[in-house]
Amino acid sequence: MDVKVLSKGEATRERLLDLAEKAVLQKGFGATTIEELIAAAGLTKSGFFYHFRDKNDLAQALLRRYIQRHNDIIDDMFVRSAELTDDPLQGFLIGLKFFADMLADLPNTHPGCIVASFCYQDQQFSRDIRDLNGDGIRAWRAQIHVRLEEIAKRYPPRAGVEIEALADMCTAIVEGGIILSRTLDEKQMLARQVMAYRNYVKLAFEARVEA
Amino acid sequence: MDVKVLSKGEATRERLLDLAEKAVLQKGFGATTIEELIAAAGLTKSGFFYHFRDKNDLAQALLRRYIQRHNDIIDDMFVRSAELTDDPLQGFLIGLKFFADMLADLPNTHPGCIVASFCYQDQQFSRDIRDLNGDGIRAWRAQIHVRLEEIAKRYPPRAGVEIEALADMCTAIVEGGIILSRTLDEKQMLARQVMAYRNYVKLAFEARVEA
DNA sequence: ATAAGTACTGTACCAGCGGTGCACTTCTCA
DNA sequence: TGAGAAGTGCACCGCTGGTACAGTACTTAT
Repeated sequence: MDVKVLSKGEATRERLLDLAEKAVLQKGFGATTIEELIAAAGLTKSGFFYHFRDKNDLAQALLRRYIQRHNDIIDDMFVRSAELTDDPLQGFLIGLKFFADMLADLPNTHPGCIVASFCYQDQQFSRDIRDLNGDGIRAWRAQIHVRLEEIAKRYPPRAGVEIEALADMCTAIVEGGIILSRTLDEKQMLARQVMAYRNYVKLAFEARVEA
Repeated sequence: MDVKVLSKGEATRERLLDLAEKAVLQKGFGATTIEELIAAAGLTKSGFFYHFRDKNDLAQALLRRYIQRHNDIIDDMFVRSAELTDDPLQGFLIGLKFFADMLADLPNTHPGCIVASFCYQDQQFSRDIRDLNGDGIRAWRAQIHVRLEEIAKRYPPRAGVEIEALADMCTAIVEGGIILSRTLDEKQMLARQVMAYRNYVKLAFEARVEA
């Protein structure tokens, strides 16, 4: 883990983003006030506008940071699993298990996904933020799609299985799982859904190897 | 179809709810202003507060109506499919196909789910609205779970398949599929995800019947 | 025809919010 | 020690949600 040394300004900016992320995931962007953020961060309104041009600028920074972090997490997961096996199917299944374990180890229910949150509030954002949101999902989807293609080269998928849809399903399961886990307040829901998806991948590619 | 005759007041109320639903799904509840609703509905602020005690009351009405409507849609889907076959597995698969077809026939991308939208903004609502949201998801999940149990009685599920998780997966796929379809602006995404889920159900219960 | 609701309108008002502008100060680090 | 980074303080604007309440037009049962 590289612990970046932050300048004072960067630290304040990060603190504001942390507070904003938490608030946005709980109340939505529109209901999150600059007033409450600066009160919690302990600075003045002028201080806030020193760091962000306006609220839209905050949204953009929030989204960029979130997407970047998550790409890194997924990368890391698959890099680690690739170190354990050369088989693309096994590697993918191990990566999903790592992912599920990580989700299961969270102290509380998953805090939520900024991309999903913004998706349901996109008309209050500028065009570039909506594009950024799409790019985030597309990057995620591409990481999975490329791996499923590798798997499909070696193991012919069973009838009815479409690789593209299977790749998108992973993202859908995570986003949907977060919503279920939050709405029902069931902490283990998300990890279980990821494991259910993992089982589908197994069934989709393993010819008839029954344990 | 029972076309209810609405009194003038009820009609206005419905008009406000229609406008609010559309706006909330696009901008979020917090960013939806009463001002814009009354402007579009062609009445005054006093008129709005005649129908709804406050904004929270509007949220509650919105949610109740949405959940009610969707329960009816799912019911209808499975009732129609049950008329075509006695086999619970075939019935469920036909129901899912109906559902996917219905989604594919929508003129635009799916407008979004109020429950999911509220889930990402729940801290601005009162306790009872959050509970209502959970009840909505639970009702949906229960409708599917009971059917999967029926299926599992007749067809033993394959190794690794958990009935509860499979039931929740249906909801997760739909909620996640809506997010993908909106974020990527891909109209056919949601229906494809439902069909992918349907395929998983097939694989999960059909022993080794390969077409 | 009339009376009792129902479904509003009009007006006045308040606090909180996002946002702007600008002069000023303090802190940090090379 | 000096320059730029990281703020503070204050004054101000328009919009929004929300409250309060008096008045009015439309509808419908008797």
